[in-house]
Amino acid sequence: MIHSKKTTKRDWVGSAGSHDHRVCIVDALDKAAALCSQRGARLTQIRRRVLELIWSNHRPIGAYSILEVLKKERTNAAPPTVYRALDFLLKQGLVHRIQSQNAFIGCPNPDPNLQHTGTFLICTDCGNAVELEETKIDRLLEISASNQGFVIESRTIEAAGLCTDCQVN
Amino acid sequence: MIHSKKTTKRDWVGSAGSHDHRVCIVDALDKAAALCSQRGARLTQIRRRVLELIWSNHRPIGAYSILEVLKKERTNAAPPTVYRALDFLLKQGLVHRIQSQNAFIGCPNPDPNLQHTGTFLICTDCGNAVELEETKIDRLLEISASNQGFVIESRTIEAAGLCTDCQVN
DNA sequence: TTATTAATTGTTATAGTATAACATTTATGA
DNA sequence: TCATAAATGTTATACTATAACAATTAATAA
Ligand SMILES: [Zn+2]
Ligand SMILES: [Zn+2]
Ligand SMILES: [Zn+2]
Ligand SMILES: [Zn+2]
Repeated sequence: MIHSKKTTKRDWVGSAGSHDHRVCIVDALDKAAALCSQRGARLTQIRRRVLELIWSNHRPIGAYSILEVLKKERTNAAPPTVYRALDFLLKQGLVHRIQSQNAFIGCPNPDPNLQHTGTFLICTDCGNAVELEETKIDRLLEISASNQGFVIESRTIEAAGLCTDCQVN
Repeated sequence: MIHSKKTTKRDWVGSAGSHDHRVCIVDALDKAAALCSQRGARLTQIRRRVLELIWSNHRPIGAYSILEVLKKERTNAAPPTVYRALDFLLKQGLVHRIQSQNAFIGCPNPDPNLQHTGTFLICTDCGNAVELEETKIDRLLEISASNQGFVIESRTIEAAGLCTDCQVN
């Protein structure tokens, strides 16, 4: 089963309330296939499967957690198997790296052209991470940087705290 | 010798031009001593030395690089020696962790009361990292978060790119 | 001072994250 | 089909971080 119907505290509930996560997964895989095809990049079986595993839920997942599952399906799976797939997915902008956790999360809105860097709200209780569209913060950071003569190439913005659901208790 | 006089490309040059880094070190150690004393926290020899090593320059330094030096001075030095010192220094807000590098850097302006989280510009060429005072970005991030009902407890903001000096070439 | 307790450091082992290097297989296009 | 490039297999190892328990040192009370 892809998704349990029973909603526990550790399941993800978006700002618009509970959701059918199967849609998230299908959506992400469809977008990935389209983007890769358009770019002439090969979304191989391994890469696709790794992306799917990353999209198991909305919590960042570590490389070795992915490997654990992958091993059950491919006797050959080893660390490089996963890290190579991750490198590909990162380069294609299909997943983001969560630096504060050495973990990876799917990008819900991969850029057709560039690979953007995301801004994340990460709940310390349920573990879910939400990616924000934060052009304002990006621009402000860019300005602060240019005041120092610094030219930004990529950024990591990760906020840890409590999501709506987890504040209740 | 603490600091070479010859300024190479890999030396740090602040926005106000080249500087005497010995002042940075003395300053940092003095502030640390004052803060710890004020808090009743013990800045032991090891902790002080680790802080000093972190302040060797303005580049984030890894725990095992610190260990390498420390070992020459204390036969006993082992990973926990360094990580415990780092834990202390982090808790006292005297150093920051650079998540994107699994490395540590001294805080030039430790908060007397709280331990703040820094905003960093990190040069991909020379490796130097500058900490910004970015209340505006923090506030903007806070607003974006609260729009989602999210309450931030800590943040990681790290921008990678080229500093003024390193753009020239 | 001395005994008691708490904090720090020593020591060994191991967990967790990531990449190097080279061999083999699979896909692609001439 | 053959040559080439891309992807995957395979083994080993480097790098980062913590667990667990012992020994030592510092702080505090008796
Ligand atoms: Zn979902
Ligand atoms: Zn939560
Ligand atoms: Zn300096
Ligand atoms: Zn630079």
